[in-house]
Amino acid sequence: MDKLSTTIEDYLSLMYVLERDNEPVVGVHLAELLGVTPPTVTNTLKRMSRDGLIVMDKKGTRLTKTGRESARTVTRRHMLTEWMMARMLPWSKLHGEAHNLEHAISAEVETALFEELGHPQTCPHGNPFPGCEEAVASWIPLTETSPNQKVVIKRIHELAEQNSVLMAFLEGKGIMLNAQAIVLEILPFNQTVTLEIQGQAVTLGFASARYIF
Amino acid sequence: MDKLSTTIEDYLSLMYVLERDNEPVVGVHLAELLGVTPPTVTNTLKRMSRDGLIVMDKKGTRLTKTGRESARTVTRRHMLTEWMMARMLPWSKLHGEAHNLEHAISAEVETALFEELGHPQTCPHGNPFPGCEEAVASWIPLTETSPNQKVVIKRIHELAEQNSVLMAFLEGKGIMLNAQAIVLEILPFNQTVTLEIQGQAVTLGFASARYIF
DNA sequence: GACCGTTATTAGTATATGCTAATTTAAAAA
DNA sequence: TTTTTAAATTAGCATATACTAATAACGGTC
Repeated sequence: MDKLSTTIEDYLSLMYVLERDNEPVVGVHLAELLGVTPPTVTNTLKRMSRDGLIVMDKKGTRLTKTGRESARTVTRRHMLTEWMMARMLPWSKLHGEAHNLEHAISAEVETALFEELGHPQTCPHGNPFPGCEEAVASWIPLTETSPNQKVVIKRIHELAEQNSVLMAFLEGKGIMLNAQAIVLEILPFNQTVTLEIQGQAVTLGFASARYIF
Repeated sequence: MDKLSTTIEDYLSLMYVLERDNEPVVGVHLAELLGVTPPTVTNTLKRMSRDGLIVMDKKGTRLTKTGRESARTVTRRHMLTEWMMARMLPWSKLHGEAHNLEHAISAEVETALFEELGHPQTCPHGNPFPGCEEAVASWIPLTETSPNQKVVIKRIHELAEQNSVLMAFLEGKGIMLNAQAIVLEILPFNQTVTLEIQGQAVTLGFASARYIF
């Protein structure tokens, strides 16, 4: 089991999140999220398949046992890195920085960090460590709340974390972990949710709101 | 100025150390230290030359202004990463871990770390941050000390840091920063230096001793 | 000046990663 | 069923990084 490249680790951790959420693994989708072209994805998936990290058949593309194991490791390291930098950097930048560092974390540093940080169950954005999914299972997305409901922000989903512009926007508006808010209105026809947070009204599109729990 | 690859950053930081110590940049030497073959070095140096990071002429191979600037940055980040992990890992493993992480540190994290750590002048092994060379100028290598001299270990040179077996040996013997020792004997014909440290005699070959200040 | 040993370079090859352009396959709609 | 759209793949190409084997250059010595 050679060391995996950053490229492969990126594919793995993305596929891990998709599978965790029961989202199908669609090539074009991966291409968008990874910022490469579809042929590149085909190519890379072929190599991953050859290397026993994934299986591709009529039922779709899935991680193998080995692949999932590696993916969990990468995800764990990503989250630990985020925590490691949480004291130093603004919240909205953690993900991006951790994304670079995660690939360079050894098993030893991983263990040491996990201890040092007191065995966290989620990342600084509230996403669950692999194996801790139950800890977040009861949190519902903003799109499924009701008007006038008092809510506490508990989690910003990984797929939203990747969007640094959105994250900076959320941070600017005070939409951060454990912030309290009131749902003012939900307009399905308009695909928006409006919150009152820190005395201010903030309107979010469904595309963002569904990633905020 | 595209982001440099880890490979290039490795070449740069190694060449930076060599130049700082007025050592000539010799291809085979680089090859050994980087763990690649000489043709690979030739190849990579050509690319670096093409990209304006180094100049290669009859006078030898040197960093350009741009190259040196990048090299200093990598070196700084390496040292900061070592400090960042100094609380978590044994001293002898810092260099190796930092070597992976240094390439993934952004300017922002670099600045934050530097603040957080209180503007250190040396790395945890006593090597100077770029620009702080004077701070260590008065420390002399063990090979230049005299018998019966009382010494304090102040620095393990970068080229020794890379040797993880040696580092673990030194750590095991208590040869670490600020440790006190007495030089028992220096045998030039035998190329050894013997120290008394923590009540124990330890004999070091010149090859190692010249990297301990 | 010829020879030796070290160092550097060519030549040829391989792999991972990425691209564009073109094509195929599959799914959905008409 | 035919058409249209979306997704996946093939083909062809480029670059960085590495290797081995073979050759060239250089620096001293005899």
